Amino acid sequence: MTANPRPSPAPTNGQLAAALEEVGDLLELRGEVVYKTVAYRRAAEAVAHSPIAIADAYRSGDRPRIEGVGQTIADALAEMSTTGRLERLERLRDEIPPGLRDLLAISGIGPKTARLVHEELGVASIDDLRRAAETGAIRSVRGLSERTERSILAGIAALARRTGRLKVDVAEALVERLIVDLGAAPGAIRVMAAGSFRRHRETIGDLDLLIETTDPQAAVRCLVDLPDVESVIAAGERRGSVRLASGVQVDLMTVPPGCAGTYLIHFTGSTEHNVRLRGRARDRGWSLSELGYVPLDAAKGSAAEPLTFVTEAEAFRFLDLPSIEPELREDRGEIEAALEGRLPHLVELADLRGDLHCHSEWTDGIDPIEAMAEAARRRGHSYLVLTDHTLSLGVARGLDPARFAEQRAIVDRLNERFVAEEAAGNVPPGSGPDGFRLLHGCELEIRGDGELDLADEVLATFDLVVASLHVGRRQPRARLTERVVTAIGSPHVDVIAHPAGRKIDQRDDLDLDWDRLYEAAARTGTALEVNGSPDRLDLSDERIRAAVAAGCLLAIDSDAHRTVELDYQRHGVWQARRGWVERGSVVNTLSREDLLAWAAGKPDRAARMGSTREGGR
DNA sequence: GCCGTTTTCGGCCCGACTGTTTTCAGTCG
Repeated sequence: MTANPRPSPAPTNGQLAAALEEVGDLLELRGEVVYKTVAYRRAAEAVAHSPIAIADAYRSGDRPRIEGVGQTIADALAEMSTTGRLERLERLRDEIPPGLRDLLAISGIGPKTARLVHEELGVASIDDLRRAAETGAIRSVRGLSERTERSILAGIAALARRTGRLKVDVAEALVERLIVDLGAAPGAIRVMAAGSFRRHRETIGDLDLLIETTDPQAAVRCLVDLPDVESVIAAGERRGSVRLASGVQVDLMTVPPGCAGTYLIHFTGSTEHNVRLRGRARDRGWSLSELGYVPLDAAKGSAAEPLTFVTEAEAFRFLDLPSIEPELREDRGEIEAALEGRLPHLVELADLRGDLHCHSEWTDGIDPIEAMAEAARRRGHSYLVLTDHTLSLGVARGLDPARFAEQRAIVDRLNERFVAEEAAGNVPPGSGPDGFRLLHGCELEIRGDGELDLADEVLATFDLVVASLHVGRRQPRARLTERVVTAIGSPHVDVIAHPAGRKIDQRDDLDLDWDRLYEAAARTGTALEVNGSPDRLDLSDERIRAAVAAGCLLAIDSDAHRTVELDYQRHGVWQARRGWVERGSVVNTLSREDLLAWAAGKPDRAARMGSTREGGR
């Protein structure tokens, strides 16, 4: 296109992390000491979740300090950032067939087995492995048998059926059902969710459940006998693992009565978080496992009774740590924060007083305006802002100013009714103490040409405006950023909805200059949205954390397109908690009166905030 | 490969389950 040679685009954090991940895998396949592969994977995790654009930092010559990245991996990051390549990775690829790496995804196949079949049978891909299993070649390898062949074929079949990770709402529904089903096992006291679901990650791989029970074997039997179990991966005395027909793997751990504390810690924290906790236990002379704490000096083999705890809080206290919320247990600074007494007091669903973003049948929603309002009222909200799309978003049948005026009349009539009913004490069950009002807003399109889709005098008629960008997503970074910053600068725009424009597992974040966006949002007091739709969860947890650190306000919204989706706010709260958010950063924790005053006062807001608001943490 | 006011070298988290070479290595979470 252009005549001038341009530097290659800087690799994203995701691309850098993928390369480190691949180096880790290939080193493992080569049989390197396990700590090297661990180091590369740990670095990959840190890079993937870093809030700064790492390649940009390296290109500009300053090497950011990243936890778990030492001299060797820092050099690798520098090389990739400037050249877009990594010589070490290319050498490894020459040495180890890339297809061999795919084998690691098969359940039951690890690096040793992959290398073994490669060396003995020349297997270099999943297809090769399938053929070797089908023709009975596997059993000719010392250490492998006909049974191994069957398990390999089952593993490959399961891999093909597997449809990626679960969205949070799907995982939640499944977990709720499993808790009921497994709770019916003889001896069951209670069933608890653990793992990445309990940490409320954006997507969920396997489901981990704990069952406190007097009869562990009955619990495992109950799991194996569930109606939609397709295959049993493991079924022991204390643990079971199955794959459901949907392809989802469910792991069940049994817990002796009264010992849940260390079990919950063990099966909730990320691997890295757990390693850190065990390191701390070790420093203090104890070995920590799910079973409890055992003194390090207890002779190996001697059956030292582990020290157990009923609750997680007690088990944390044994290490002189306060309770760390599940969403924080990722080894992203939470242990240091706990030690220094600066863990955040995370926002909760009950802190939210209303919802700033929803749609009706007037644009791309399903339900009538009144139904949306009534549903929010019954959820105890003090307010709901109706934010249908503006004209230029044709696919959503966006509204023109005349139609918005018609909506306003409907909103006003509904509110008159709410006022009258509240005065008469005639309110539906679930209503909140402050009554309910439907507020009128819009989801203002930030057009491809950079203009806002409604004139200032129309925007001034709304109670609150959320702005977002749906078209022209592929424009260059400078242009995209300019469009969003322009919207942020409008005296009428209160919230930027789904700022990254991503869709989970479908579409990456917009290529924005995030530091510039945070700065503009913080300076003008424009809130950034945490969109709770399970398809979006936008912003991501790491961007949320960076935004709050930069002094930004947030809005946690459902973006509901039908009444039941008002509950998506819950997922937004989970996401915000993963971003270390406290209630003081969230505008829809404000009362209705304060929210309206906040929205009306945008032009003065920056000045006010500068003088009264406390620092980002 | 990373890391350290107890270490610049020598550590690095821990247990269950499976299959097989039957005493333990490999895999997994």
